[in-house]
Amino acid sequence: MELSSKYNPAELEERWYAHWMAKGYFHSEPDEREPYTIVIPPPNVTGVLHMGHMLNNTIQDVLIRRARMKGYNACWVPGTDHASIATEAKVVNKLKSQGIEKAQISREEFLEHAWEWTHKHGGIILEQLKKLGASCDWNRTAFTMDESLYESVIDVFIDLYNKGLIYRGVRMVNWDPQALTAVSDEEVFYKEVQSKLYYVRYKVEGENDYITIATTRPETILGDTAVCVHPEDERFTRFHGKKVIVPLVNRPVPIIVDEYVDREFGTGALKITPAHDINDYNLGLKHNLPSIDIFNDNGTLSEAAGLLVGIDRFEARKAIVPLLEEAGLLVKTEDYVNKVGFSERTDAVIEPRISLQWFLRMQAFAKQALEVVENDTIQFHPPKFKNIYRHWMENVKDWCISRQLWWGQRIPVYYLPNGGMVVAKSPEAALAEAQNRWPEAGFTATDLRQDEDVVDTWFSSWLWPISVFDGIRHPDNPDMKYYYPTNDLVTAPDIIFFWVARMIMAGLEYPKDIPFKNVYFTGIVRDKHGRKMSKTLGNSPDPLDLIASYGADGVRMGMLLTAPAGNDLPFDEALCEQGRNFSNKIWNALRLVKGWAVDPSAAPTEAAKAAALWFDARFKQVLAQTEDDFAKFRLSDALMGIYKLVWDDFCSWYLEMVKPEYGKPIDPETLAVTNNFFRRLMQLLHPFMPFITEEVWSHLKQSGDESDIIISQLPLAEKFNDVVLKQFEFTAELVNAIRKFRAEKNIPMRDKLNLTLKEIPQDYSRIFDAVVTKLGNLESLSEVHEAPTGALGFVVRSTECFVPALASFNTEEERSKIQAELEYTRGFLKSVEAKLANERFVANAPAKVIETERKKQSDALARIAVLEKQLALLEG
RNA sequence: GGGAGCUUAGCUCAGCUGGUUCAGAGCAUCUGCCUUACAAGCAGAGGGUCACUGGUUCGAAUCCAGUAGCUCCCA
Repeated sequence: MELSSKYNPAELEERWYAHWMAKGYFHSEPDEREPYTIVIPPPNVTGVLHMGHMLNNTIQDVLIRRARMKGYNACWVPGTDHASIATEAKVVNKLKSQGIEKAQISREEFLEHAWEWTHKHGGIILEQLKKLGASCDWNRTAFTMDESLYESVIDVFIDLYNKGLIYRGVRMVNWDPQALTAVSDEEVFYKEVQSKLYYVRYKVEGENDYITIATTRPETILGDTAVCVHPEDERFTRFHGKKVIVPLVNRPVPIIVDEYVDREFGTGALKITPAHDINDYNLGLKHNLPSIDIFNDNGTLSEAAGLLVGIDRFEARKAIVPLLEEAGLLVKTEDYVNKVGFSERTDAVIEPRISLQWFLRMQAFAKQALEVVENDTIQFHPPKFKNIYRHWMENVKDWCISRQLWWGQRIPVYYLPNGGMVVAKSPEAALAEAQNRWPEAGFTATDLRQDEDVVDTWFSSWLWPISVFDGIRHPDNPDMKYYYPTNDLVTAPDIIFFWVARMIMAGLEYPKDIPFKNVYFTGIVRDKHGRKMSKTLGNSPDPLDLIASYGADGVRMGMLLTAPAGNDLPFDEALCEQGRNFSNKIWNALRLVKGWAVDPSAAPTEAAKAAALWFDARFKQVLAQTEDDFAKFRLSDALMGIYKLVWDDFCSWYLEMVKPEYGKPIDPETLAVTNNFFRRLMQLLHPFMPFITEEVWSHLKQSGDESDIIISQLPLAEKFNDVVLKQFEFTAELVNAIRKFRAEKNIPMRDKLNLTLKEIPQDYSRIFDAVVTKLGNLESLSEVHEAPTGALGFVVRSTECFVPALASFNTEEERSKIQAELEYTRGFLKSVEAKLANERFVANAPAKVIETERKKQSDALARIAVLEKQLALLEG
């Protein structure tokens, strides 16, 4: 078969993926083998693949493929989450574009639209993962809104409620007035904003005196319930215990004292609006102040404001200034830069707001979840994330789990006309319980009013490693018992708290066991300038375009080469190019090997025999190194090691050693050995580059061999011959020196050389003579004991190498080179001898270290002697 | 404001418990080569006071302290 000189991944990747699927290689069922399990961090069901997914899923695929090839029953569970805020926002926008307002339709109608949207866009991202080569068990694809997962969430809510861990409370929440929902602290990002500081004076009640405060939000004056000063601030001592009149609304409020106030900031006097600032809220609690919520849900001013009712908060800010001016209360305004919170989802300015929400107590969970990480029952890679995790766990706050949305698992709480509530799985169960608790009330189904809110998406994601195996509803089912706990979790560090930590909590609460043993934190993919890749910046390449240009293998390799765990990844297409080039290199090595004719009667050459001996040892050495890298989750290092093994050791050295002369056939034994090496290399590389390795494997198979590399068994690490490796080092140095000599003297490769060596080191084995002869293109290689006359020379370690003099030869150039080398070696010797002359060094350093210094000394002396002789020869 | 981490070649990063795997790798750069597997390549070469300043030590990229700059997390 004719193989193209360029590797073309596109068609072939498609074909192999279909083949693997048809063979069912990705599917797992419990059996007698040891399981190896990963659950995918579920992407947003209506999202599209971005570079972060590419990195994350490539790593998972590497781990799962490797496990499969190591004989584990490998199971990678894919799926998506319903991303309630993001999806609901998209559906709302879509409806809006059709002229439908969410407020106009019923919850049921809205959910129909949401499901329609989900079915239309859902799963696109999973299809994209297939292009990447992800070997997920697609039969197990899960979705957080699937019936079993939905029900698990409800069961857990009810259970935690019954355990007294879920409560309803009034809290300051981050209110998104656009999405009309509370969002978590983690979903708020702070930006510096150019704003103004308004200085407003408040009249002291019953006196002709004023206190001036400074605020960036004058509209919240309407909700003020106190003014606060520092107890030791002498400017305000005379006001202690008095009241001030809130401007415009003329409400008398107390002047309180608290050390919280920063005397240096503004005027030193602080207006307190407990309903609209978290710090004020805390002060309000401490000083028993009332809270006046002056905003409606949508950010307009409410009746409670008394003024500007129905006006948007930003309009109100503008409108209130002239009113203050008119009242003669605005002292001045200053430009000011402050940090303002924005909603990650809608980009609306977050309004801190008091609200009735559902909370989950975290204290007890956190204690346990911290412990299993502290004692390494769960290991973080890299371990530096333990610190971050600990800090969060030790300062954990209760989790606000309710969201004012429709798309998600609806909170199973039912309110009753008598002010009571019941928590139950269904309206029927709720009614039964209500009737049971208040038999005299005679409740009927129409008396029940279910809570309008849904739970936070993370409240379903935290169950993910359990619920995908239906382990909440049926803790003892065979899948759960077999696959749980999973092995490794691969995720980005920015969700360590709201996902990783909580999964650990859920695991310890329900199956009473950790959800995974290792957590591999990837870096964040950034662009060349270090910016996070984002749709709004438009700096993210389309992963599918990249795959089209470089092949999935090329892109996978490009991402992994530069992605040590936990390090951010400054993405550059050049990396994928490197991956593609590597594919091409492998492809051409295949072309070479496939192109050889075989002479059945031929025997291996000496060079080929030596090559096989060496490469076998070298392969095993790298194999062992790879094992070690994987044990430490050092995937980039493992890949780089294999890359060099394939490119440098196999292609540049081994194949050159065994390659027959042009047009000549190869002997059957060397071909078999080479094929075998090649196949083992492909196995080692397969987890990283699944497609090309499967393709190459198929070309190297004997006819009738039906095996596929994806399910082949990875070679086991075994002892390797390090003596041969050591011996070969000198061989390689010698070959390099010959090449350099040729380059410097302009001796073309095709001219054969007669080389003689003097003082061959002990760790050189003559079995490699044939290799040196072949790669150096020598006519002869011999050993002498006296330097020949009229020869050119060079030095490798302490071995002198001679080649009969040629016409073109520059004595002067040669002399200065040797001179420079000599000076360097003398300087080196001096530093070594200085060390050895130091009594304290000799007295304190371990014997082994002194030994190596002595060795350095004698090596240097020998080398100096050789160089001096060379110089003398040139002179002579 | 509180906490964590980082600073090694032009770029991205390795360098575990201080000493021949201690100054490394890949990419990029430069110089020769269209040598029939591969120019998406081959063969060579150059390139770093290991952020700065002190300290500990016979010996520091490595340990300690301080300084500067950067990043992230929490408020």
